[in-house]
Amino acid sequence: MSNPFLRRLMHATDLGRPEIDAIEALCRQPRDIAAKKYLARDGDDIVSFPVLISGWAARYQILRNGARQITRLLLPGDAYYFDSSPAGTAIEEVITLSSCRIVNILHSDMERAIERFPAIGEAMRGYGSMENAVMSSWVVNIGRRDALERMAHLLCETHFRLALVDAVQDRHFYFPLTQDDLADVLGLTPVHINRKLQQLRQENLITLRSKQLTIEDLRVLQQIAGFDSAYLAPRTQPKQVFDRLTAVAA
Amino acid sequence: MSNPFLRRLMHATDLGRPEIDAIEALCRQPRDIAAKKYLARDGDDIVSFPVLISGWAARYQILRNGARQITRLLLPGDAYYFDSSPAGTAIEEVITLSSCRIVNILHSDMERAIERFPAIGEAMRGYGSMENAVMSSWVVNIGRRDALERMAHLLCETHFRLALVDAVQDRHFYFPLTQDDLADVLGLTPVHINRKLQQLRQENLITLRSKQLTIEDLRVLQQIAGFDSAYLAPRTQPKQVFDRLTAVAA
DNA sequence: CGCATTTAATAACCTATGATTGTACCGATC
DNA sequence: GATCGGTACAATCATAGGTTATTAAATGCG
Repeated sequence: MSNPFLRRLMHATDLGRPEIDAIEALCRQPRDIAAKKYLARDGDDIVSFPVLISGWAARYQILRNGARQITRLLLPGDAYYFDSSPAGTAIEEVITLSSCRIVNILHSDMERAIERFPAIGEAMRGYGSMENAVMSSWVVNIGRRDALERMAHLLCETHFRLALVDAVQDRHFYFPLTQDDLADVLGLTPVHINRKLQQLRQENLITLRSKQLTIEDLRVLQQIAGFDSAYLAPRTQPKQVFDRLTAVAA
Repeated sequence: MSNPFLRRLMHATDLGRPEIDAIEALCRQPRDIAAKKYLARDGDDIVSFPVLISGWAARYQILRNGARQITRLLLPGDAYYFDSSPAGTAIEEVITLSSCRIVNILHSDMERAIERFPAIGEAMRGYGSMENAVMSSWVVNIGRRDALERMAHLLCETHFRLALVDAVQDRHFYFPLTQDDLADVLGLTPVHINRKLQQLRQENLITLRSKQLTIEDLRVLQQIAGFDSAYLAPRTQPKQVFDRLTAVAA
C-alpha cells in the first residue's frame, strides 16, 4: 500500500479489499508535474479533482493589493475535493510547490465508487472532517499565536500530517516551502519568517537546509506551539500511531 | 417555509416535496435555550448535532494562556455537523451567543434520511462546501487584512449570510456580538475593536446600538473589505438573490 | 426599583511585527 | 568559470495593534 491517498482514507474508516481495489482503480494513470504549475485556477469549472501522490501544493487567495494568503497545504495523499465537489467551480487557486505526482479523479467516477461502496463515502467524509479541523487550527494559529508560536505549530502540524502517510523518517522530512511561502501560510512577512527561523535554529530546535527539515527537539517545539495532535487523530487505529509518535517525543 | 435550515439546504440543491418533508420531520421538537449555554463541549461524544433555528452561536478554541479564538459563527440555519459527523467526538466548544431556538438531529436519523433521499446528502455536502469557503475566507481575512478591513469584511459576510435566510430587513439586522466576541472572531483585542468600530461609525458606514446593526453604506464597506460575495453564492437560484442584493447596494 | 455585573468608551504607553533597502549566497545554465 | 535568478540574511526605522487602567453606560436580576 504505497498510495498515500488510500492511506489517508484508511485513517478515517476501515476499508475492505473491494473498497481498496476501487480506490486503487481511481488512481491509475498518475501524471508528473513540475513545481509552480496550476492544479486549479479560480473560476475553473470542475469535473475532476486532483489528488497528490507525492509532492506539495498550496491553495491560496490573492488580495487586491497583491498579498497572498495560503489557505491550505496539500501534502501527499491530500485532495482538492471539497468546495469543488461535484460539478462546481473552483473557488481558490491551487499551485504545486514542488514537483508532484498527481492523479485526477473524475467527480463522476468518485460518485460511482461511493455509490457502490458507501464505506468510501464514509472515508471521504472522515477525511473532510480532518481537513476542517486543520482549517480551524489555522484560524486559531493565525488569530491568536505570535510569530514564533505560529511557526512552531505549523512545523508540528506538518510533521504529524506527513507521519500519517509515512513521509517522515525519524524526525526528518522534505519541506519545500520557501520563506516567502511560509510567510503566506502564517500571515507574516518573509523578513520576519527569517528572524524566527533563525531563532529556532539558534535554540537548536530545527535544522532546515535545502528543503530538508529536521526537527531536533519535538518536545520543546510542541511546548512552544501549544500543539496537541488530537485534532489530527482520527478515530481508532491511527490513535496508536499518534501514541507512538508522542511517546518517542517524550 | 420558515425553517432557515431548510432554506440553507435549498440554496445548495433543488429539493422536492418529499425531501422537504423529510427535513421538516427532522426538525420537530425545537428547544429554546438561553445565551451563553454550551451546545457542545470539547471531547463530547456526538450522537446528534445541533441546528440553529434562530439565534447566534460560536465555535471556538481556548489556548493555554486563556486566549479565545472563535473559529466559526453559527447563524440561523447553520449546523454543527461536519467535524463531528457521525459518532465522532466534538473537537471544539460551541456556545450560544444569544438566546436560541435549536433542534438536535440524531446522526442516525440524518443518515437514514440521506439514504432514502440522496438529494439531501447532496444538499448537506453543498452546505458543507459553503462552510469550507467561509473558513478559507476567515484565514485570508485574519492573515492578510488589517483591523479595519477585517471588521468590514466580517460585517459584509454576516450581512450576506443572514440575507440568505431572510434575516435582514433592508440593511438592518440583529447582531448580538459584544466587542469581546468581535475581538475573538477577528484575532484582535477588544480595545482595538472599539477603535475601529468608532471609525466605522464616524465615517457613517454603520450604526450599531443594543445589538442592532444597520449597514449605512454597503458599497463603501465592501470596498474597504475587498468583499466579493461569490464564495457565499451557491449554484443556481440564490445567484439571483445576490444579484438583487448587489444591485441594491449599487 | 436599586444593586451588581457586563459591556462600552477612552487614554497613555509600549512592543511585536512590518517596511525598506542592501548584501551575500547558492545552484542552475551556458 | 561567468552570469543570473531565486533565496536567505542583516540592519534600520516606522507603526498597527497590544497592554493596562479608569470611568461611564447598559443591562440584567432579586
